[in-house]
Amino acid sequence: MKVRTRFAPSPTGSPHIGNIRTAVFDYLFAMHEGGDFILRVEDTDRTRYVESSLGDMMKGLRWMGLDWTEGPDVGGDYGPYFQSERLEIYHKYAQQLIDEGKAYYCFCSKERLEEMRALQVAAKTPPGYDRKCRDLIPEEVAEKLKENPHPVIRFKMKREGVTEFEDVVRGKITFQNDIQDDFIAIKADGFPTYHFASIVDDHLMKITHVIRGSEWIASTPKHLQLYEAFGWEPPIWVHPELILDEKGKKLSKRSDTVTAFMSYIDAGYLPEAMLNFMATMGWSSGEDKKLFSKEELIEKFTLEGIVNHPAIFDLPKLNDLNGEYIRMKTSEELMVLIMPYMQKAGYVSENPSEEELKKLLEVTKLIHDRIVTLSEAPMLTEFFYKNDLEYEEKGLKRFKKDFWKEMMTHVKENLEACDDWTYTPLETAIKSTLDQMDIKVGDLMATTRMCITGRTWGPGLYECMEVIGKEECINRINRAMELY
RNA sequence: GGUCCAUUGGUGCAACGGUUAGCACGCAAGAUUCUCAAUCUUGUAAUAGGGGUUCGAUUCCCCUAUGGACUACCA
Repeated sequence: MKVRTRFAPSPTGSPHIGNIRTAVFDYLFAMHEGGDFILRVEDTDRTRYVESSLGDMMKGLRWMGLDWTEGPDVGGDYGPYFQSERLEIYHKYAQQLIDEGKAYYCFCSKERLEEMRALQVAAKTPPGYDRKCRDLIPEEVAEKLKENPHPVIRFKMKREGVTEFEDVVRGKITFQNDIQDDFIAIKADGFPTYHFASIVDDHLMKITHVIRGSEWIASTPKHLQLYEAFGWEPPIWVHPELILDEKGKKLSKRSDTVTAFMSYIDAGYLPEAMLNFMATMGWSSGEDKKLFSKEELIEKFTLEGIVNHPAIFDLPKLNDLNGEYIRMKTSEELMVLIMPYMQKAGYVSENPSEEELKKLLEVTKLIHDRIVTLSEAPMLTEFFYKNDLEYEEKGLKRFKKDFWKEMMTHVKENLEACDDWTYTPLETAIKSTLDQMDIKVGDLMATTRMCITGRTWGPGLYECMEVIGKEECINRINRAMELY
């Protein structure tokens, strides 16, 4: 049987890391098995619907290379792939359950349910529906239907015994049936709940492996009993643990920057780094290996490698990986990647000239092995583009030494005499100051660096000067001497 | 409160009854350099606690502790 996995987000907010990690597993497993990866939109909660959600989700998945083989905007044989367009299907199956006595109409008001729950919580008994409507006789149902033509439909869960299943990640899991709730399958607004819709769809879409977050473990008995009621073969269950924030809490859609997937795209993380990072959180190939390409992940991914405990999101590690992947690029490639950020900062025009591109490439080479995220590019290269430098506070002490102006006067003269503005002549010119004055190399270089870049750190000074050019370098020395 | 699950350095993973408990990130030091990075070298630090089972437990079982998820007409 062909393996088919699905990723089924609900468009209720911007995608977060935990969501996407599940999608990574779904995707890698399906591809490893030569199967299908389906994207299905679980838009059954109209009150929480967020417009931008789905677009972001699809953009994020594609950005990372998780292309679905079936789903919105690619189609497939098992559509529609929006649950909101499958209402008739759910109603048909719900009716079947009603007819067979496996589900029932529930006319209880929300007020009554809330009151009941409050009482249960106060009494410290397990909260749950009291099954008031479970055994209404047909006449009563008909009567109530007149008053309330749109009752919810509840599924009759078993009252005795246990429901158990084999989870690939953690083995056999057993639940007592007597504490299971008669959950709602169809809501008053006619939309199905997750429990109902996902089971109907997973069956109809021939999903073989359900890979979803561990928060679903507790409701798996509901799903299993639904399969049984329909006489369908349940899928293989795979519940990877959640990804937690630095404090060890579940990543939620509303919490801060750590969780928002789109922010990593904006910040300039590379998709290959992100994929590598996400795949190796909660999964291991068993090797002591750090870098995995998408192809390698597909080749090596197995369900058995999924770990059974939660992982804490570790940003320094992502940063390290991103740096690694950036260093694996050629400078030409990196230049293209940082271009949008440089354009946004106003350092490069929208349609860059030959000249601009040439300079950008040189600049890119100089920052190549120190840039961590693409969005850092403008900050790292600012002094190549802005002539009116802001001097770094920490380096101002260089302008306080009594000999610094004398020293820089020599440097300036030496540079003015330098005709060949390239590395070695520049080095010779600057260092010849050491013969003219009794000073330390450190002072010489650091002060010159401050004059020319405004900073105490950065790429090699001579390389920087080559890019900045003779005239501007000398201007900058003059400016510093006027200001301080 | 109840149910289910988990627990190897600060973090992510290895070791699936027998290793001096390994790798990576981080951190620290050194080398290198004009500085910061990058790179190379070295170092740092863990089997939550207590009972069993066993010739032998990180690994199997039980208890405790801690952590997490779920407990909606949300997914």
